[in-house]
Amino acid sequence: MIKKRFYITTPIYYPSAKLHIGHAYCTTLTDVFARYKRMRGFECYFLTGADEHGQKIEKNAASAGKTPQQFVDEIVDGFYKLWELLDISNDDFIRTTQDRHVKVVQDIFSKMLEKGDIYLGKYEGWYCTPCEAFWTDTQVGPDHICPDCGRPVQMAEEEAYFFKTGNYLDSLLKFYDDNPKFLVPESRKNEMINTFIKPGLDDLCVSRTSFSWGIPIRENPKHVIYVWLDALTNYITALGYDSDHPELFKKYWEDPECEIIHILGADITRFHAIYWPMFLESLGLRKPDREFVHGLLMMKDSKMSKSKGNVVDPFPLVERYGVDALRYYLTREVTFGSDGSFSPEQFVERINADLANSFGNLLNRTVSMINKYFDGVIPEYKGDVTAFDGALRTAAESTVRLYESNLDDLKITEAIAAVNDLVSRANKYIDETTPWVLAKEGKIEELASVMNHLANAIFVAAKLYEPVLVKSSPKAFDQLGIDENDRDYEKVYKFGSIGGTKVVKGDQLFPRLDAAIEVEYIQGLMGLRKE
RNA sequence: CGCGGGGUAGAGCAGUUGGCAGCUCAUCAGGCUCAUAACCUGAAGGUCGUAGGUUCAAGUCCUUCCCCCGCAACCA
Repeated sequence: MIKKRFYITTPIYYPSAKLHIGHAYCTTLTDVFARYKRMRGFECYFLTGADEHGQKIEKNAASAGKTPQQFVDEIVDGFYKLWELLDISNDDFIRTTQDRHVKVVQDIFSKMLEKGDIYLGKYEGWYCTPCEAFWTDTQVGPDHICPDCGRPVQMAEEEAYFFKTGNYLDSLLKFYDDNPKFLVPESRKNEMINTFIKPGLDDLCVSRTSFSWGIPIRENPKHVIYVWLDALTNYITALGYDSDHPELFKKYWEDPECEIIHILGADITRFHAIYWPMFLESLGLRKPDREFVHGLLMMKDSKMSKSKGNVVDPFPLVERYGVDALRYYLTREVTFGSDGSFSPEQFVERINADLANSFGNLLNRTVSMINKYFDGVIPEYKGDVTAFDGALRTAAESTVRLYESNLDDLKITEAIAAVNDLVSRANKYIDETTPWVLAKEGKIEELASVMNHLANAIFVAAKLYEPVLVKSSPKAFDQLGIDENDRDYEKVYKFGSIGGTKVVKGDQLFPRLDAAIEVEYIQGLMGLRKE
């Protein structure tokens, strides 16, 4: 089941406005998974990017007095900054305006046209003349009003190319049957079938003539390629499909030993789960192994939305609380796969309870005791000495197994929760063994064993946390005095391997936050500050 | 009858194949002093939205109704 290599992607985000915490959510989850795989010794190629064409960008650029390219350049610059800030470990970043993408998409279109999978037809919709935009039934509402300018719209039609979904529908359904784990959670598959396929799947409109900011169709240059044929294909163009440099494509897409995983949000499931496999089949290419649909992160009262403006900007959050706090919150708070909601209270509570009180404090008190009782040198492992040692050791060992089995199945939230349990267990162990009593009674061997077991438990926890706590886990290793070359993952299997190093008391990993002050601060960021 | 997801302790949520209702935070009481007002123990607090049904046994399966929320051809 476990393959040798992994290719994992986020969706490419649309740079019509700045990114918000929802984008950060998706990318962070993907990053955690990629880092986990690499930590386990697998090759893992991680792609993210930007989907830069379309009418909305053309319009937003115009109203900003810029060319579309200038406009997206500036916004995408913000993408780079955010991913750098969040320590995202992507191997590549694709932009749909890059030559390597544009040319290949044109080729793909030509292939499909030639093959008969794409035909020229007519697109019908509600048209707003002043806005030069087509809208759907729901967008115009019962009053047939342009959602953008509020003026009435008319039914209109324009020439457009369509992708013939009928050619691949049976094959898609068979693919679903043959690959029950393709779409996770499974409820999404039923949604696809019930909502879109059963009522009759329409052909997909893949071109527009009403705007020009897009990839022109060679065979008919007044058309530009419309959205999904342009956007979805990024997953293969980034690897060099159909180019002079197909090495990565061969290695990650064509090799059956590579597992291909797309992470995406619930709102774009349809495109990834229905049209993308069809496109690939049309091109004679292999389909992804898994598509994982994560839930949407809602604001406390309503869906977070660029248009409603109630978004949380991740930048100030990271500035104030650190990368790890935000990464941790995003991976831990919302069960991967179901919707969640962001609230300042939950954010502060999560950081305080799990990171400050439990993990950070555990490290801090342990380092203090090793300093106090053993002049800072972690005693060597001597097996289980006190009556409680065995329980802590087995807890650590089973945590590793639980963590791995959950993460291998993309259950990131559960995996992290398992590590939290180990941390709690270690805190409890201190109360059970009462090291200060052992010290007073001169039971040095027992005291030494307790310190060693604590250091080892902390090492295991910090190592397992590392894909999430990219800055703090190394700091924890520093405080335990573990050399940079001595932090390999294999050590989590050998409880007792830590010992003999000199601890270095450092800053608190996560200072406890004052809830009242911080909640107010975050509410301010959200524009929710009470008057 | 458009589709889908929800309604479980004061708040936020878990609850795989039906088998004594759990977790985190908050509250109360106690313990401890290595530590970040932390940590550990214990208690209180739920007729699992409603009304029926199947069953020895239902949060879990079936049906009725009520309420909330998403989606419905570019918001992750």
